Amino acid sequence: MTPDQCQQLFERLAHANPHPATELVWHTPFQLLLAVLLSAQSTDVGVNRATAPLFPTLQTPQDLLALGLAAFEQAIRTLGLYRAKARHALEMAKLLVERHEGRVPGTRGELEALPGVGRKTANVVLNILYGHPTIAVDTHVFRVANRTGLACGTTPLAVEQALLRAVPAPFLQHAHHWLILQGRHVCQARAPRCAVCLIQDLCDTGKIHV
DNA sequence: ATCCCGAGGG
DNA sequence: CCCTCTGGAT
Repeated sequence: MTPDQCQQLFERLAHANPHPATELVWHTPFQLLLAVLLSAQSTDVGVNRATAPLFPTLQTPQDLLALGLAAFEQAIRTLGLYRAKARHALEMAKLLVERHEGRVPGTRGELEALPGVGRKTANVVLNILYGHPTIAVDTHVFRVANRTGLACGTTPLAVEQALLRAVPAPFLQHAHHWLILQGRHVCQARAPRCAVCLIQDLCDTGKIHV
């Protein structure tokens, strides 16, 4: 995809949705971090359903430690990978209290040192809580970038680096959310809705297929 | 049978 | 590089 096509792609997505935001429901920084940790191999709808009854009384890592591992594991058991997530979440909360005064740190190194937090989760937190121009590459962003030809790569890190080079600076801050929403609602994995896609004429796959 | 806002360990 | 963890939706 040419730089001009890339520019057009984001102009259209930005025009259609000027203020894209996560569809995860959260109120405190810790809740965002926790919700992103829970989102692995799960839909955000499922995460919101699991966290809704919990979050009114679960606003800080101290609250999670007070709730305890067994109760938290039961509360999130409808999510994929729930046992590993519950264990990571409690270890993460403990570490936040011990090393970060119960607050969510704002550097990649500190975030990725937390149990259950890898590059993708750190990128989301840095973007949403701290306004960094990071692009978290999840399954949706990976698929949309490769399908359209916007940024191709065989690993999430390769796609992330290609995106950081391809996306024009004015769009970097929100590129992650525009691409993820496009992937979730239009450029779906099984049956992409090319007929209603705003960027089909710019897309390598859309030009050929359907 | 495949996919969902992945991470840790071997 | 690979494997495992995991249930719900489609």
